[in-house]
Amino acid sequence: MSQDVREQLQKNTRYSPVDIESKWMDRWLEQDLFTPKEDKDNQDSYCIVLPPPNVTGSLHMGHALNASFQDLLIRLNRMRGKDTLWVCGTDHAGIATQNQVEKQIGREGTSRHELGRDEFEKRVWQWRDQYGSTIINQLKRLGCSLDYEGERFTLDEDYVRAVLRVFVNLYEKGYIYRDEYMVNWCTRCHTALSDLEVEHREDEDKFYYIRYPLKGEEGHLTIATARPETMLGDTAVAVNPNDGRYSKYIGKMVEVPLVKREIPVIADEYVDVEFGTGALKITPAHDPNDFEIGKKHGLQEINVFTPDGRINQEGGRFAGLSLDDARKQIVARLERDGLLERTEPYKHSVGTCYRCDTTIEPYISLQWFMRMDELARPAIEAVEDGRVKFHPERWADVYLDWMRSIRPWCISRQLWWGHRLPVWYCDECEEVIVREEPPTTCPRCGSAELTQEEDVMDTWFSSALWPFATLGWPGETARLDKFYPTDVLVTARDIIFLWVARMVMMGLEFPGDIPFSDVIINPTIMAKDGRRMSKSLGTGIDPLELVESYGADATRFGLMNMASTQDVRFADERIEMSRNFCNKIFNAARFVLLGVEDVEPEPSGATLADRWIQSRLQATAAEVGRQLDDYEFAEATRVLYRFVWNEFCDWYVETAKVRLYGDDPAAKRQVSGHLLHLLDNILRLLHPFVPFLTEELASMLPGDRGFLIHSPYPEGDEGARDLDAEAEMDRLMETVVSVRTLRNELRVPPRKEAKAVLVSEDDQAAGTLTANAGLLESLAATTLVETVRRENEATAANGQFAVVLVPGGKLLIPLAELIDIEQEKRRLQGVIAKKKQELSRSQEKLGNDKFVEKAPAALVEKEREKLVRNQQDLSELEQQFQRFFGVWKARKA
RNA sequence: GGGCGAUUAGCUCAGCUGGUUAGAGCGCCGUCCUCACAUGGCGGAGGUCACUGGUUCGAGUCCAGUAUCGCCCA
Repeated sequence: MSQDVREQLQKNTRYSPVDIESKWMDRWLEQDLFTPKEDKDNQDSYCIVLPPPNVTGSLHMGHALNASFQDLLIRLNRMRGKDTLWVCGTDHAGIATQNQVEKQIGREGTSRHELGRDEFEKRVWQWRDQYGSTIINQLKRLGCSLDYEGERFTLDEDYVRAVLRVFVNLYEKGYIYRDEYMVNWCTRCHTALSDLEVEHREDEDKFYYIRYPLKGEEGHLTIATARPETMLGDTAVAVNPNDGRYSKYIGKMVEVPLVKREIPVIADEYVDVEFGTGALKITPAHDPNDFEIGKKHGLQEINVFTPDGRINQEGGRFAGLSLDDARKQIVARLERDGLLERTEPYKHSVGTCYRCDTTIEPYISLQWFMRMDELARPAIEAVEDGRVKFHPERWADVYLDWMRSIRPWCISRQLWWGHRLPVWYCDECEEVIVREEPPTTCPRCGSAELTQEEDVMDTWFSSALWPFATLGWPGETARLDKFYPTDVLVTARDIIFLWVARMVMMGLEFPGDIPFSDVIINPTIMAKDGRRMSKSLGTGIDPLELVESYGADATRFGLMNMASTQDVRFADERIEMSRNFCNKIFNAARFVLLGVEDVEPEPSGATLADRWIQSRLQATAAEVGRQLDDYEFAEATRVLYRFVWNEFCDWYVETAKVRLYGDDPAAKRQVSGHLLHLLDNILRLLHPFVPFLTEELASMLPGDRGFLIHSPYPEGDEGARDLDAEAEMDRLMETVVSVRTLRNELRVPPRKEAKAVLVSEDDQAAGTLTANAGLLESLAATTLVETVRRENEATAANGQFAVVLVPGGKLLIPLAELIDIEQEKRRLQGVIAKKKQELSRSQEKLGNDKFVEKAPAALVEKEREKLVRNQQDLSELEQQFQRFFGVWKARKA
């Protein structure tokens, strides 16, 4: 460590992340440490593809947690010696990006239609060059060790080639086809959407009861509808054939009010007798169920809407009105004509566009679809037979349920931003040509008059190829060879269908293997109110603000620490706790780095405390390894927190001070070796969680050991544990705590030295204490002046003293001049009451014959030992009480 | 309508295959500016484990039902 660094370290008592974080990210990038070496010697590879964030996006809490998990796994595996690749990149996000740029040019007073398709596309590319790396740069601030050099984009030239290859191939196999069908239509984005891109929202609405007059006779049928404006396109009224109320009307005609169209009354089992009036208006062009019924009965499909959500010419006098206005006017007119029987409140779910929240209309149009069931079959098997595993497991059911009832996927979008369909139509003979390379002439008629399809593909179509297209597929690249299949995918639950399922299908269909073996579904971070964070409610929290005020390390550690279940309520106390933890680590490192002798970081010649902490280090490393292998990240943070704070800092460092500040040079060198060895291991264990802080501190360790990033991860060895040392140290710590408690309760000033006499019953335990009397002295300010055997107790116990039971005996602490007698009385009474409770619990258990008979023998034996011990303790305490206060009267309990 | 999850200290949450006195962080009380750290040390108080039944020698943990909240699908 240079003199400067030493001075800095001496001066700063608090860890300040700001400069350190950017410094290290710069160095890591300069040294190109995140790019895999791709050497042939290391066949052990590890790969994660970042689920490509939306290029318009910025980092939110979900990303931050998701990225923290991935970086943890990546850094862990890199330290475990694997050649590691974390693929970086963004998704072109058709609708979102187009909307963004449309807004921008709107502010300039123009529109995409004015600019034209080519010009508009140019503008989008400009936009993406300017803003497209926002989220990637934000990931840098979090400390993510992505392969930034190899950043990919779903519209990269190579990527486009992969998308076209897949499209053409699936078309040739007959999976992709064109059809006129009912789709979800966004009237604002002017495009079709897949079922998954429609969100549902509960809406308070009205149910309208409307009279449809019978044709050629008196009377009417009353139908109920939530959408009166669609009546303009009604082509039938349906009733259930088993519904006696309506059987006489089947086959007759009724008149649609306002448009005066005559339509038949038909019978169909689909109609629910209980619902509404039992008579259902059928609008095949504007309702998916009606569409099916219409097909079945050969009904006409009358489209009455325009693509932008207005009434078209079919709507007669209502033409040109927005759907909302049309509804108002239609209802008003029905009311005027006496055809509106009544209305009632009605709650139903309304589909909305996931990108712009506009109400989705079911709309018939000519679109490209993809048949999914055959592709789904092997993808279902891959999960069923465990080649692809979900964590937590239950998400596999969600995946399987959806896959088993999968429906054709509408993959065409009426957008200008995206992968344009590689489809050409011959203007002469109407031949459909699907090719990777643009054709020049029609293969059927030879005409050169070809028109390319206007539509682009659903963005999710291209992102389904992400795990292999980013590695170079369809080329046969070294990366693909080495890193495919990838290892894990870490993603959010709402992306299981959109991504995970489709990636598995495409992976199996194209490179011919699963895209990843493990899918980790990361928790959803909820707002403090327990609901999803929402921009509109203002309950969202910006992770970068957390990074600013607490540091990236604390943010990561805190998020992972709270992420123990699948729904996590955000708690900033956790981030604060993590910041404090980082500060603790920093200060523990200061203590070591500034205090030790310059020695090799090796454990040698061990005292009890040394043996204990080395054993705990092994146990901790083993436990952390196990938890990480199980993807139990939150638990791993807890294990490390406890070890570093509650074992290393609270105990080991305190015991080390005696030797470090003492005047035995050999002891000082020895403890220095231990401290350096421990610090080194602690930093390596923590590095995947808190990369910046640990890299900074590791750089100050003596010797040149290179970047922590490539240091080996400590693998604990349970077999190397020293259980005797652990047991012995436990007893010692228990003794220290007991003495501290006593001193505290008797209000002995912290630094007031006390003396103690040990009355021993158990030679081993007593030996531990006498051998480590120095620790009792430094940790509890209490000097052990004498040790006597129990039978000689009387000689030692003259005068007034407090007694505290410790493992292996009791300590007599003559504190007469300091003791508040009443205080001691209350204290003893408390201790006695507690002991009695414990005793009766044991008695009760052992008094139960069935317990003794059926419980495991070891457990019963343990309970017996406890009983005996508690009996002894109690009599000890009662004697003490008697001696001190004369008569023991508290027998009423 | 179907499914999933949650309910443990004042708050936010741990508690794996049922078995010591149910834990942590924050907050609270007391105390200490002891030469790594007051973003700290030491000690302490605080819980009918949502409710009702059941299985078991033994249930926070397993089963059934109820309630409340949240999420997903239709």
